[in-house]
Amino acid sequence: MATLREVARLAGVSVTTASRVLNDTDRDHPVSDATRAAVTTAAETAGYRRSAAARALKNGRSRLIGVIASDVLDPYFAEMTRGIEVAAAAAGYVTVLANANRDPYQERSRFQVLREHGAAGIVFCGSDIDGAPGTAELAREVNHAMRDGTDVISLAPRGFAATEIVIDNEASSYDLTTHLLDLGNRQIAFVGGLPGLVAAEMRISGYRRAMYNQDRLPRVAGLDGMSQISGRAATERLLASATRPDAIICTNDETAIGALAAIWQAGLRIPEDIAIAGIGGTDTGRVFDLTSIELPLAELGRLAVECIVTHSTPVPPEYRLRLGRTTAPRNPIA
Amino acid sequence: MATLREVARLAGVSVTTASRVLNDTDRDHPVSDATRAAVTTAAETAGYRRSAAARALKNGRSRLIGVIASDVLDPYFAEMTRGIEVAAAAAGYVTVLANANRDPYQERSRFQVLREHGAAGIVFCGSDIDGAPGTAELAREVNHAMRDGTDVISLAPRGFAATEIVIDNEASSYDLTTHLLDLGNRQIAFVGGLPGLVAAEMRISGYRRAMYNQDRLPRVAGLDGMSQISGRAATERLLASATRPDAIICTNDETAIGALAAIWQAGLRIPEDIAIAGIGGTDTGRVFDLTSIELPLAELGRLAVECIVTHSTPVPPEYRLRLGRTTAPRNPIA
DNA sequence: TTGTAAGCGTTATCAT
DNA sequence: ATGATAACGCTTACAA
Repeated sequence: MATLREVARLAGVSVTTASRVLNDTDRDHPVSDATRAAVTTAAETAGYRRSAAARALKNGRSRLIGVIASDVLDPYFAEMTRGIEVAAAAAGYVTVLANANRDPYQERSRFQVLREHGAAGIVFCGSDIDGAPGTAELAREVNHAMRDGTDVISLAPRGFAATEIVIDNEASSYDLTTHLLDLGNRQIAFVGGLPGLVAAEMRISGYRRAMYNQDRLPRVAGLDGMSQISGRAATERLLASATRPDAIICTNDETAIGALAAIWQAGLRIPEDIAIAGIGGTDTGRVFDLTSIELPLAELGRLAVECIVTHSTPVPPEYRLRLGRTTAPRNPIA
Repeated sequence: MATLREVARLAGVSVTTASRVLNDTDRDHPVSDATRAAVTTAAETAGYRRSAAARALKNGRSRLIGVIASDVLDPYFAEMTRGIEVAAAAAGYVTVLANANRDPYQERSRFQVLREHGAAGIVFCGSDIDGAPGTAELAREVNHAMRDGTDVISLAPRGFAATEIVIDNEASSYDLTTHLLDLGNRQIAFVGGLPGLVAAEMRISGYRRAMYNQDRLPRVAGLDGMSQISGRAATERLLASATRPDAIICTNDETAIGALAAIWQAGLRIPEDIAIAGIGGTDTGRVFDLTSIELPLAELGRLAVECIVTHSTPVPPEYRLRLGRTTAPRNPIA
């Protein structure tokens, strides 16, 4: 791989001049057109590619943006990741992906590696589990990194002191529940979550508040996952229970898709027999015309990158309610 | 951030010794226990993190593995990516994600950046579109990289000379079609694809071969995408047509999910009125009990990493037919 | 068993 | 407008 020195020799100039022509930052340094052309040509014919390693070493920082996601397979995080990747690429950065399974120890080890690579910023996608072992160590590591000038962003509520760009989970769930109540649903169950998972618990809180508000009894089921399969299992259990709910609010679109699968296989009609709503607003939800709280996932990713690149403090965007065909006004049977 | 020199000073040894203790490669160099302990402690207290940039510069290679995916949001590629990420992390590598939208120019620019970072290997997830502009330039870039010792792996059929770890698309589709015919389906349509997309066209070929084999007329529809939404749209059109097929084979699980959505919303029964099958074997398909060709996606990712790390030439794993509840034996109406 | 020193490719400082 | 040179933090022959 051709180096700057080789290009310089080929163009008959010093490495300094070659660097000035080929560099992003020093582009405006006065260089004669002839020299500039010579260097450009030389770089072209030599097949020159600058060394990111050398630049990173020299600058003390790389143009890497780390993403630590709870689950890369979950479209919720995948859409965030994609938003980050696209924005990062546009800004000349590169996205490093790390999967952490909501385990603070894994998060920390991935975080450390990202730090070793001199990442310009590190973005957490996914909230933490209250009291999970390793949380304190992770927090310390994050603090060190931030002292070193690494931007740490979180796109979900976290216990450590990162810059948070977070949607109001409680309020969004409250709004969604209230909407379903206003449609005439009486027995609304909430499905999905993970014990201690902060974002999920905030959604449950919002649901509870809305239910109590209209004197209805909350019913939470299936606190055993955020995936399609756990949503399906929980819904199957609900359908088999003595009193079937007339609506289910799911902790995210994934569990909602699982709920749809369960209901269809049980031969029930949606929304006549049972209404379904999710939280997330992912593409898959859209295909099934799922009523959902639409969160600007890709936009959150874009904002995180903006925050890292320009050191700004962005305002989190709003969510909105998307009305699909999995809910409809219900005539209360007197 | 503490450097090796600082650690060495703190431990009262030379940088060489410090390096030897903290290094992966030179771990077995003879160092006295006392010295070793001193260095370890010093590194600990100084909060030492080695610089990946310096190592990469010195070694001429980084421990980065690049992934160029057609669409990170498609679970098909997301599962591959996750397989790569997990295997890479286990081997002490880090995964760089790049989204390329099946555009050779984007693929090339991402590839170049990956090369600038001295990636140990670059993995392509997704096949190419026959004759797409930019293909030749990409191929040249790939050749350069391979000459430089960068491992280039492709997990889908591609026009350039990378190491391919690819499932037999034609055969898998042939097998699936034959299975549906054997179940008694007569009018089997094929849905999904993109004009020129090699992997998709191979699947269509397999379908055609199986159909002709049993004297049935092939019917291909919806060559306008590989996504859920395009699968839904194509299926809606099929349902509205004069002769409704009794089974649909989809180019991938995503379009199959879209087909399910369309059929459910049309109020038809699956598999009684119409049977559905996909190709891919992703998690979402599993939730819907979709009959599908199960491809070892994560395993392909793992193999790619193995190939890069150990320079082996792995054997591509086999696919298998997964029987779900979206197909069933059909009693031919005489 | 430990240390010295060169050099990886780039950029920044300071001349010219 | 251009160039010489010294770092950046690490690895590794080569010495001791």
